[in-house]
Amino acid sequence: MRLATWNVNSIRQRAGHVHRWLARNQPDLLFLQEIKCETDAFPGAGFADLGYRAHAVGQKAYNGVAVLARVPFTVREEALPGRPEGDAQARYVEVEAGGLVAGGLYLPNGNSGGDDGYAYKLAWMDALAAHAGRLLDLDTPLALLGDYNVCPTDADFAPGALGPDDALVRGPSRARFRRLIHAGMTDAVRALHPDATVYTFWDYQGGAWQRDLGLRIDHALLAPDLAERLLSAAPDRAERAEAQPSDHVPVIVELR
DNA sequence: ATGTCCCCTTGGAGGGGA
Repeated sequence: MRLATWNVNSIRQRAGHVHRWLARNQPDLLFLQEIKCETDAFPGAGFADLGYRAHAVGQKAYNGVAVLARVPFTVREEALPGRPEGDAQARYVEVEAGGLVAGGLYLPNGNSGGDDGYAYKLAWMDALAAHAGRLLDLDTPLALLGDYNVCPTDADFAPGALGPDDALVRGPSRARFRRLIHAGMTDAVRALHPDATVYTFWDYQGGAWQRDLGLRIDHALLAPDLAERLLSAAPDRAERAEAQPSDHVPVIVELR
């Protein structure tokens, strides 16, 4: 079983990249973030020739998530359970496929909107931890993949790439990420590469890619029974060197 | 280096988000 996540920074700009990447890597499930289009505008039919079926949860202009699958799946959630009715931001999709429950998430960045913007991020993380906790209590074979917008430790960003007050590294953000780990989820990439320098994002600005000023903010978290099946987990760093790339690269996880 | 890319509104540049 091969799972992947990729913040594509607009699917309409990156559909060709995704198609080529799917053909080459053939994950069973690929979660996408920041599709930046409404649900009906997602070009899902464009991946059918490779055997992939799509399900998108979009909104106008911002955010938006989707899943592409070459295995049969059913949609469990189109929003993160526990969020208020009025929250229209498209940030979560959850499916059942291949004997596991897999959620694709686009966690709020938290650097815009002042105190309210950061509070929104923390509230969203609280809801995520609660949801994961409920599923783990049921021994659900759960995988949560996506753009977490959190560097879990100081080893997860290049020195100088972020300020100490950035919402991606602030204490409360990290505490909530750790809550997922303490609940029993395994950070797949870090579990297999405990000492490596691993990044999944390089800003478009300031020559961040050329200077390797990256961040590790795209993660795959696995429930215990899935963690025991872990074979490999790593970002596809080469994708950042392609023409007109996303600022994020895909992260791939392979399970026995 | 206020450095880039993508979205929107809108009929030409500017604002917001990342």
